[in-house]
Amino acid sequence: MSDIGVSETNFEVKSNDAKSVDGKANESRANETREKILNAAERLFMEFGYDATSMRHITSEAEVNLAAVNYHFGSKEALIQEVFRRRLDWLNDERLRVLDEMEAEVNGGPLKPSQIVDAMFGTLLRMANDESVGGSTFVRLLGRTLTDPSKFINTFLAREHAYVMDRFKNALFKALPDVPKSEIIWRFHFMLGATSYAITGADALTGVTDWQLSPSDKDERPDLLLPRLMSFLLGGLRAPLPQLPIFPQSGNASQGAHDSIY
Amino acid sequence: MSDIGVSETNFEVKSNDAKSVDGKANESRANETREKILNAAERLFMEFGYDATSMRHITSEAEVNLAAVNYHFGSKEALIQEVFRRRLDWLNDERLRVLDEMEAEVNGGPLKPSQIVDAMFGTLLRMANDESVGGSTFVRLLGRTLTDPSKFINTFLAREHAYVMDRFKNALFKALPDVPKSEIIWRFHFMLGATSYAITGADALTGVTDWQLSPSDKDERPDLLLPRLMSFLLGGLRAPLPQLPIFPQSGNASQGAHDSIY
DNA sequence: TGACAATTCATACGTTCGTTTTAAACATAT
DNA sequence: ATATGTTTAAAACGAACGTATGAATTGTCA
Repeated sequence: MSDIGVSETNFEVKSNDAKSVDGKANESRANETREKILNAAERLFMEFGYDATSMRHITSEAEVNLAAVNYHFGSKEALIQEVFRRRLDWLNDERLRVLDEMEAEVNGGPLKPSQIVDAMFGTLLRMANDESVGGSTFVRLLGRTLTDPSKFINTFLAREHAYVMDRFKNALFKALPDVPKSEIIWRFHFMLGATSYAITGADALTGVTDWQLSPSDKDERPDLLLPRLMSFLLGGLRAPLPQLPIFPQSGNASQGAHDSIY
Repeated sequence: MSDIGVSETNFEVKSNDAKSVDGKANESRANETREKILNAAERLFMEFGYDATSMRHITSEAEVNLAAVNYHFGSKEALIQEVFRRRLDWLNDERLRVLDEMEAEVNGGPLKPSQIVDAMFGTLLRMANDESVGGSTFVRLLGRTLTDPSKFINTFLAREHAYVMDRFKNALFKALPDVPKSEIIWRFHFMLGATSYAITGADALTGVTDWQLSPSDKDERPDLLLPRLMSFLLGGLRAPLPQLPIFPQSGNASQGAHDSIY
């Protein structure tokens, strides 16, 4: 609306690190408020989604002032990024730690597919049992967000996952040298979907399948979910390769010779 | 806010079937507007999600007046329900038609798991290739919406799917008599997740796995997706049963003797 | 052709949203 | 004590939202 694009505001300067300019005054009180906001936002985003959760709802749940979010995080958009960042850093570090440990044991040789799948998805499900790093609340939020249509959330999650995904894909390439890489990537996607749906679907899609499970199966037992999911994922990953239709304009990679795993 | 719960508005009377009160005046023009709105809403909901898509965005895309949505559908909530209903009716009818046909052929005997999986998920993917019933737009929208946090969407989808899910679950029970029902239901969930993620993830989560597929694999070829997905789903469905930890308060079904499928 | 209902149109209503502002209290370190 | 950073309170901002209204327009049938 105004004259030129270069505005005169000194925005965004104070919000990100307002407390570290001089010393560490009031650090504990500030971090306490920050965490109350993050925890409330995490829980509400999980239950209602990003758009449907208002700032007033968050600050009311966290029992802090409405202006506190913009003071500590700068914007609602920056808040949700921080909600994910503090948990994803732990999760992906843990995934890489487990993978590194496994790879060190085999001295450059290939890992077993079951090891890789467990490091990737088992770590995620075990995180859901560890309340000190967010517990099931964050894991369910993450599973839901993987299919979120919002642009800025997608690009943020993609950036956060990039390195981890690359490492695990390459581990699978080495573990299954006879399987075409494109097939592995597809099955990696399928595994991601089955897992994220298993986590969130347990409450969201209860109605779709009506469950009709025995009560003992229904309650929150992620320790029962993990072995079930692992069997399914490994069965899918090691399934016989599909018979793909002949490719008309195949001028690219030698797509013809897809050797069966079995 | 006002006196008593019984309001004085004569709401909701005209919107649903305004054109059938007297005769069939302007029927073609009205249906044309209705379909323009439904198509625009379907596309925008797919791309941006329900909350992030405004009425003004929809009516602008459909090139109709802003008030047309409330005139023809009554509310935004009723609009999205109609968006799903017109496609889901076709999809689930088709699923049941295929299943009925298969069951008629085996005369009360069990179906092969691959037949059931194909009737359920193959029908969905084949729908994505049929532009006359929504094509890939609706299928991707549906995949995304299965994990939507919104309450009224969940209950609506659950109601729309209830009968179909029940039929397919029972078909799987009969096809795999030695597998505990709870295990089948879990794996049905896993298959749902892998499928819906495979459909929507192809564009949403491109960044997460970086793909790095050959360009020939990347373009829109759901006919290539189907055999890949079917192999994965069947591999997961028929995987060896997991070794579940001993159940402390096991007073329910004989959970111990889980015979392997193989 | 004129009456009439169905549809379209421009416009406005009331609400809620994220964000900003101002002022005053509060805590902590130098 | 002073300076610095944090929190609260209350209020308001402009923008965008879903929805409602009444007049204009359109198509159909008496």
